[in-house]
Amino acid sequence: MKRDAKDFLFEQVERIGKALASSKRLELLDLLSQGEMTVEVLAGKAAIDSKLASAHLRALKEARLVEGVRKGRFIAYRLTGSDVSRLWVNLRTVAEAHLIELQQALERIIAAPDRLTTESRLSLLERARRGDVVVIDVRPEAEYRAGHLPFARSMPLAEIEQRLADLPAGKEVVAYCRGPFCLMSNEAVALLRKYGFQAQKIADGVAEWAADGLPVEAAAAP
Amino acid sequence: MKRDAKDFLFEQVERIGKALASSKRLELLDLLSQGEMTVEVLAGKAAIDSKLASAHLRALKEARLVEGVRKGRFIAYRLTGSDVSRLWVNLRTVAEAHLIELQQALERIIAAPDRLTTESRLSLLERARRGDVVVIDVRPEAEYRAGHLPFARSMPLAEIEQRLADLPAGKEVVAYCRGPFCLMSNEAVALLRKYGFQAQKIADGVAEWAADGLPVEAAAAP
DNA sequence: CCAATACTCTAACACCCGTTAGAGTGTTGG
DNA sequence: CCAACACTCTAACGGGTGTTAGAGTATTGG
Repeated sequence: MKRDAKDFLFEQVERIGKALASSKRLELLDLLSQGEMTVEVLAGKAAIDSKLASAHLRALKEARLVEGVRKGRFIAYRLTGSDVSRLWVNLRTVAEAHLIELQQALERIIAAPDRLTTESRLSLLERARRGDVVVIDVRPEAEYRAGHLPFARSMPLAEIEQRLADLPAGKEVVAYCRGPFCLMSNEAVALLRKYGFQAQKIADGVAEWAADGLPVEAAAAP
Repeated sequence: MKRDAKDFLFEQVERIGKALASSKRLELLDLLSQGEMTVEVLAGKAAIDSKLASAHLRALKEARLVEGVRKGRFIAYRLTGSDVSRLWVNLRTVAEAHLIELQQALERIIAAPDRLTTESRLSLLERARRGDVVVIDVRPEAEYRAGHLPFARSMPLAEIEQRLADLPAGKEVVAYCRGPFCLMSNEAVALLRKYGFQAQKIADGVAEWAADGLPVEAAAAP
């Protein structure tokens, strides 16, 4: 019997599985789905020590899910391909579908139903194209530049209050951020409503959008 | 900051990731993609102790990837949804794409190039529909009954030599089994060639076929 | 060339996981 | 009701993993 060969094959896939078996590494993958980042930035956004981030990134690197390139004094990490981002979305989707605890938490924390549009992606895209709705990307601007939804304009959460005048009054606003686990679009919607805008969010981020085969735009490299 | 909430979400997905972090559990998922099976059968096919299989199945059950139903003295396990099978295919595909060791092993062990058809799935489907090619499913018959490719006939590896007469002489034969990590179709092709047939294999199994959105047929329940 | 910066590497600890043995539970056939 | 069977549960051991601290390495600005 060819047991050894078979075992070897499954052990190789296990390497990828092991890389996905830590919540911190999953968060790093989620962040890296937004574009490449340095260790320091990743550690800051994931609220962990940069030493720990480094260790986890090494694990991801050994599983060939990420790669690092030196940029001066910094090392910028990025996913080794869009299939990695798709795998993360796939994994998260299965978790959402099967784990009741996760469904409940998502409903409670993230997707207060009156804030989440029920509109299909395609119809939103069409309305955005016609200008019937303003789609804003509330992530930090660097992530917007690395890739964003079509017809979306960048309006980082931290700057919204200073830039309210940029938004056409009376027009519907739809906010998005990093994806279903990101809370920035929630805060953005709350802020905009406080100032009288008709605001909603979509749960999708760029990774979910792209995993569905929909177009994503990127600004030229800096 | 809502760190706690965010951590909770990623920790939930981590449960699924952890379930995928063991080669034995991955093999069980691969087997269960072929249809439901009892602990004993799974243990036999994965070449492990049934106690160990039971323990791993419990881990998969806690991650909601499988569920067990008692059938008399036996307990039959099955995947909790077709999305689980798709996740396994997705994970394996990413591993194949990024791990050179795996690519090399696959080329060496499994897909001796002269045996693997390079034909597209759709054109094979069309030729099978017209009867230009005979597609045989060389897995155990129970797995064929649980789901098989359209126009395929069941011809378990163990019975091929007794049933050679069933195959129309001179017609091209294409064999498939459980998927890229399964060796049965290789043996089938070797056997058929020994008896003078023009035989090839496809690497896909039912799970890969279905993950691509192609149709799968199932026999009625026994 | 030196100091500062950004990150990695090594070592060490506690904790978790895979595996196995042995006892326990639910089901069936006689 | 009992014996046989299929499987699960519990306990225990060794090895692996997450985390942190401290030393080491590459790069840059002065």
